[in-house]
Amino acid sequence: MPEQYPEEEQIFELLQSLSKAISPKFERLVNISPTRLRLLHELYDGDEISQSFLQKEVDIDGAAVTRHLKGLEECGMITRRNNPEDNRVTLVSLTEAGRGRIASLCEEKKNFISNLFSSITPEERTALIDMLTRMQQNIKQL
Amino acid sequence: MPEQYPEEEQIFELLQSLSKAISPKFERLVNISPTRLRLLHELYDGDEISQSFLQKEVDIDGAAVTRHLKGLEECGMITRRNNPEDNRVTLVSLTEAGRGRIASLCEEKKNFISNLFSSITPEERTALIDMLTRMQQNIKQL
DNA sequence: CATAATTCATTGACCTGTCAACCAATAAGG
DNA sequence: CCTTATTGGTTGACAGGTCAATGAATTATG
Repeated sequence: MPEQYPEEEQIFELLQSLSKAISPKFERLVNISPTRLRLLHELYDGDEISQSFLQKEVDIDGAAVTRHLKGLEECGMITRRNNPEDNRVTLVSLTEAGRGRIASLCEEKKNFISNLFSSITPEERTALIDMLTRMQQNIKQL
Repeated sequence: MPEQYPEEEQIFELLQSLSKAISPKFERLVNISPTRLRLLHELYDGDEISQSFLQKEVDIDGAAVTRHLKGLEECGMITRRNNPEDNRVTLVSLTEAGRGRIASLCEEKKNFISNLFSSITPEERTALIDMLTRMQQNIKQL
């Protein structure tokens, strides 16, 4: 049985180093952190959204959401107000300025991702989605 | 032209959420953080190693290395001493206790990784390495 | 209806990474 | 030599995530 693990470990390392490399590049080229853009993107389609909904969508801790939104509010990208029908929830929405900026940010993101996958063929992409999904399930079961 | 980006974006999201999911599971099951185990693993084969070498191998910031090693020292896993031939460098090595614990940690890691890739066939693994490597190159060129 | 349980958001403490500034020690060059 | 890089390590400040505790508002229940 010729060396079974090294290949696995190699993928493991690759995965880690790849995703470590992605964030800073993304932030430098798109001019916003991936997480913040995801938050904004959620706001883009819909109208007002509650923080708890945002949190579920973006899947980070509520504390992080609170802080990001505070920052985005200070930047004038979003506004927040209490839901009059339920004073626990705060509703978040894009400002006009925010809405204006998002289109170009998303464009940059598309370019970024295009470049990232530029050398991956369509068949490979399908296979990749498949594998990553299976790995995600494997992880979940641990 | 039917929707070119969604698939790319899906992979992008998958990658992020997968690697986000991996670390905490790893830490819970292997009982040490991936980074720390990588540091210890470097120490395992060789004898004494300088921090700067460790840093290059593990590829994280020197400040993080300093703090991890401080922690590992307090745990009694490693010792550090100045290199008498060059007083700038500090040489790191495993303690006996540390060396004793590593074998089982590495075993846990192997198990963890095995499970992670359990549903990925050998051919797929090869293809995956290939794709991830290309993506890494793409990133580098941005 | 009054009390108990749940939900939402916030805060504080911690972890692990980044970068920038710094000090000490060594190496290189005039 | 003496001065000027350069290198190795530490520290402080920041970013962005975690968890745990808290307070306020709402919902469920005896």
